[in-house]
Amino acid sequence: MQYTIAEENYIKSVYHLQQQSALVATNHLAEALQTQPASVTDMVKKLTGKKLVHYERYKGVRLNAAGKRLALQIIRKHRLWEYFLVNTLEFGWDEVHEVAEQLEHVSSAKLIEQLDRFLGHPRFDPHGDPIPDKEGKLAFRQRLPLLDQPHQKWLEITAVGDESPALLEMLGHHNIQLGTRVRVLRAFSFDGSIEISVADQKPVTISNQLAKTLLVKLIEHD
Amino acid sequence: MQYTIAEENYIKSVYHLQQQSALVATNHLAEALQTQPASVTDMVKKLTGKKLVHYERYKGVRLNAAGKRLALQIIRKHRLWEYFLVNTLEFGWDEVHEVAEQLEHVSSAKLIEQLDRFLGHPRFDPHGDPIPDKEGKLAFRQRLPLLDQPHQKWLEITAVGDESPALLEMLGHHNIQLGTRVRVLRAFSFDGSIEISVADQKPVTISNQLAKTLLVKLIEHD
DNA sequence: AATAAAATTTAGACAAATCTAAAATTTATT
DNA sequence: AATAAATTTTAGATTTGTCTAAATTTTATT
Ligand SMILES: [Mn+2]
Ligand SMILES: [Mn+2]
Ligand SMILES: [Mn+2]
Ligand SMILES: [Mn+2]
Repeated sequence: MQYTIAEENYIKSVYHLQQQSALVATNHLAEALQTQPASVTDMVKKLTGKKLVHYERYKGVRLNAAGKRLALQIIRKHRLWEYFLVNTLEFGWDEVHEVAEQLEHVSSAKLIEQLDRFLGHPRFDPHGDPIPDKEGKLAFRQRLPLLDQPHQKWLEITAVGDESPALLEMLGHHNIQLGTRVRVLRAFSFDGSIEISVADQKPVTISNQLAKTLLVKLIEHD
Repeated sequence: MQYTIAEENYIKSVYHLQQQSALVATNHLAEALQTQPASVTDMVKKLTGKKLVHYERYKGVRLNAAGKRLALQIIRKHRLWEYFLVNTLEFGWDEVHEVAEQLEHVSSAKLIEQLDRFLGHPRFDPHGDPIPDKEGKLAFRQRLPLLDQPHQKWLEITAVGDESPALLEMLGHHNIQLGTRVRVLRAFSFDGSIEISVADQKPVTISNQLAKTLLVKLIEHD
């Protein structure tokens, strides 16, 4: 079967909201999809009819196995396209989401398999989010807030918590990218800012807000 | 303004049908778009309201300047994507049209400019059709039916008249591609077939039907 | 020129996806 | 437990793009 763009967007939203709470509320979906709760109720009924979600009136909705499979397929397309836009077409990672929102609905199995091959089977998108493989499997990587990491240990930036041009500008200023290695040197109680060293450059102080937005993994040793 | 997929498809169809006859008939549009004449009338009225076409009841429709500009933008996207699919993602040219029909509706000026740059500003798509440039300009190249070309002169295959897997198979068999050089040696009145030499290989006989489908240009001299 | 055939338009309906306003149900508060 | 507040659903309407059937107009044929 083929699904409409609206249906695909609903399924994707349910998937993302499910990460927070197992049952997704009508109002949360409406908020995420920028639509009215009444519209959500209608569509959720349709998706129930199409056997993609489990739904109980007044309680909430969640994906069933088929829905989850579909969601991961769409997310796979979205993130592969984002990777393509950044790595092949030289977009900034603050510019790709909107375009990927359109490209993710293009339907061609061969297209996505050949794109994946051309890109070299990337496992993470430009924001550090995992790209589901053909079977829907997600690679795991730590994504811990830089803010509350132990001092002196080497860390690697694995993901960013938002995708704004403002954050990209900030990271450019500090010479930080995904994959960059940093160490927390100390924390300031006054404003919650922290001092870090980026790669081998001289230490810089970053705001609490920035430190919360950057996600890292602990590096084995070094 | 932004146009719907349906609107874009109508505009593109009017453009293509206009190449045959300046005024496009409702039934021709319906046939091309695989829809009913009544639906065409409705949409044509809408496009008139949006100032993309000129329309007179019972007479026919034609693009105005804005409509022509839009049509060429969509065709540019379609053909650039076809080029990408064949040259970057290793599709066969018999597999790309359907996917390009979807991709042509993705709306992002930066996407198409960066794609064009990545591909090296190609001027012809995998079927030999010209790719409009950013301003809508089409490169010219002769596309004469191989069938009625003078004998002994060197010719280059510039385009194919259809996009079927069957034709692609046939061309593979004869080792012919776009850009291949051929010479007509003689014609057979019995079935209208012709004998040609392909590049420097030994002569082969091709059917009248195939000779009509291959389009060529005369090569300056050699 | 009258009539028949073909092409086109109009009228009225329908499915998809959305909306607003009102009703129903659940959850929180007194 | 009763009442108020919040959430969710239902009812009815709207827009887009489509359809069928009937009416209109144009074109072709006698
Ligand atoms: Mn995204
Ligand atoms: Mn992403
Ligand atoms: Mn095509
Ligand atoms: Mn083409």
